[in-house]
Amino acid sequence: MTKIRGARERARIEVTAAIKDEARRQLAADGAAKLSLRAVARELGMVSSALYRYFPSRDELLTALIVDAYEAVGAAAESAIAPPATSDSSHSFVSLQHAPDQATTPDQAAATDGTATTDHRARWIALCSAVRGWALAHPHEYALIYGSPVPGYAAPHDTVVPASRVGAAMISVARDAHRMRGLALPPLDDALHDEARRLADRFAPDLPPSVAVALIAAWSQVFGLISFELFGQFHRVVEERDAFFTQAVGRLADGVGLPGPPSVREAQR
Amino acid sequence: MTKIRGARERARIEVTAAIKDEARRQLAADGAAKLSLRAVARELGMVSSALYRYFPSRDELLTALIVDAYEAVGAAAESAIAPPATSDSSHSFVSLQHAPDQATTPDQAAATDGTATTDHRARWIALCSAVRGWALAHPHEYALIYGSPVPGYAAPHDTVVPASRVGAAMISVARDAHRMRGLALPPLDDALHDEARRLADRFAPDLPPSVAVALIAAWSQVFGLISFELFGQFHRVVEERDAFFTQAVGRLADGVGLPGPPSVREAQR
DNA sequence: GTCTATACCCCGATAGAC
DNA sequence: GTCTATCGGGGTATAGAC
Repeated sequence: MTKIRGARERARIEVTAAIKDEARRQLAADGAAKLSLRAVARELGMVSSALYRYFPSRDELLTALIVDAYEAVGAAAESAIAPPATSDSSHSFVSLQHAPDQATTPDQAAATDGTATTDHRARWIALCSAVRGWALAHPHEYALIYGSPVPGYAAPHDTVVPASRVGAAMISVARDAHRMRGLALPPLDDALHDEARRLADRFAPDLPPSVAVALIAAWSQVFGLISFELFGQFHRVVEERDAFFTQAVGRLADGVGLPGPPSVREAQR
Repeated sequence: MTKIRGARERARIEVTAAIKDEARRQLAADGAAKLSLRAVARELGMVSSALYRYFPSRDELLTALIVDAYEAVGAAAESAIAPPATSDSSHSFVSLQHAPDQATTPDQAAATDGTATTDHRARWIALCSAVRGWALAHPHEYALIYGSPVPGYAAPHDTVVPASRVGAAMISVARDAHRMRGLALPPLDDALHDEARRLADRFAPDLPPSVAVALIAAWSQVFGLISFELFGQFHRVVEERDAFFTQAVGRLADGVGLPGPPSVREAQR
C-alpha cells in the first residue's frame, strides 16, 4: 500500500515533503493565518502555480500540516507509555525511536523505576511530559492545533481521528490502571450522571463514568498548562517550569484516580 | 483626569472608540493576524491615512484591543467575587453592572447561598464561571489574549498589569479564605520549595507558598478548560458544558485548598 | 508537471495639499 | 484632521504553451 512504485511516485512524495517542510518553516515565521503558497513556492525555487499540482488549495496544505502535527504529538504520547518492551525486539525499538524530538525529562526517567503502585501514575506523568516536550520543540505546530482556530479555515473530518490520539493514550493509561485495580474512583456531581455515562460509552467503554469525566477534564487541563507556558502567560511568573509541570500533572493524576506515592496522600490536609 | 474638556476631545474619543469597535468586528471575521488598518478605515468610510492620527501603527491598535480585552475579562472576574454589598449603596450596584455580558450561571446562584464553609469555594466557582461567560460572549477577544500569540507582534509592557487582573482576583479569593482560616494546605513537591517561596513573595505575600503554586496551576487549568471548549476540542465530546465546567473548577478548588461540601470529601475513595 | 503571463485582489506607511 | 496619490510590497488562482 505504501510501497513506492516508481521514480515518478518517489519524486512526488519528496516534493510533497519538501513543500510541507518549507510550509512548517514559514508557520514559525508568520503564523498559520499568513501561510502562503506563493512564499513557499518562492523559497523552493518553484513558481506558485506548480504547487497546485501537489495541494489544490492553501487550505489543503494547512490540513496536511494539521494532520501531521496531530500525528506527531500523538506518536510522542504513545511512545512515552509504550509497555516496557515484551522483549528487546527491533519492533518496539523502532516504535520508541519514532518520535525522536520528544523530551525525556529527568522526572520521567526518575518516576519510571518506582514501585508497582506508582507505575500508572508514572506513565501518566511520562505521557504528559512527552506531550509538553513535543510542544516545546514544535511551538508553532502546537499553536496550529491547540491554539486559536485559523480564521476562515474549517477543519475537515480527516483531522478528527489524528486529533484524538493523545486523548486515547490518556484513556489507555487509565484503562490499564483500572484493569489492574489501581484506579480510585473520582467523585462525580449528580448533574453529570448522564453526561458521564455517555462519555464513558463513547470513549472508554471499560472505564467507570466518573473516570471518563475526570479524564476529559484532566486532558484539557494538561493542555492549559502547556498553552500558558508556550503562549507566554508564565513569562516572569513561573521559572522552574519542568518541576512545576511535573507537580501539576501529578496532581491531575490524583484527580483521575491514579494513585500517588504515600507522601502525597499524607500531606493532604 | 478623565473629564471631557471640550468638543474636540469628545470627538477624538468617539472616533477612537468607533475604530476599536470596527477593529473588534474584523477580529471576529478574519482574526488578529489579518487585522488591517485599511479595512477598518474602509468600513468606517474614512481613508486609511486618517487612522494614523488615532493609532500610529497597526500594532498600537492591536495593543489597545488586547488591553481592553484583559480589562474586560478582569472586570468580569472581579465583579463576580465582589463582597455581598456592605450596604445597597449605588456604588456596589454600579460595580456589579460594569460587566453586563458576564454569564450568571445557575450553579453560581445556587452555590452562593451555601453555608459559610462553602462560601470561598462558591466565590471561586463564580469567578471561573464569570471568566468563562465572558469568553463565550467574546470568543475572538478571548482568542486574542489567551490563544496563540499574534505572529510578529510583541506585547508591550502596557499589557502586563491588565493581564494580571484575573489572576489577582483568584489570589484574593484564596487570601480571603486564608484570613478566615478556611484554606487547607495543598501538598508541595520538594523540588518546588524555592519556586513556591518566590511565587508567594512576588504575587501573594500573605499566602502559604504551596497555595501560591497550586493557584498558578489552577489558573492555567481554568483557561485550559475554557480554551478547549472555545477552540473546538470539546466538539462532539462534551455536551453538557455548563455542568462539566462547574464540576471541573470545583475540583480545582479542592486542589487550591478551598473547602468543598461534605458530599465531595465523602466520595473520595 | 513546470513554466509565463495575467486578472484581480490585498496591505502598511508616507508626502503634501487643503 | 482629512484628503488624494503614491511607493513598494504582498496574496489566490487560473489559462495555456511547452
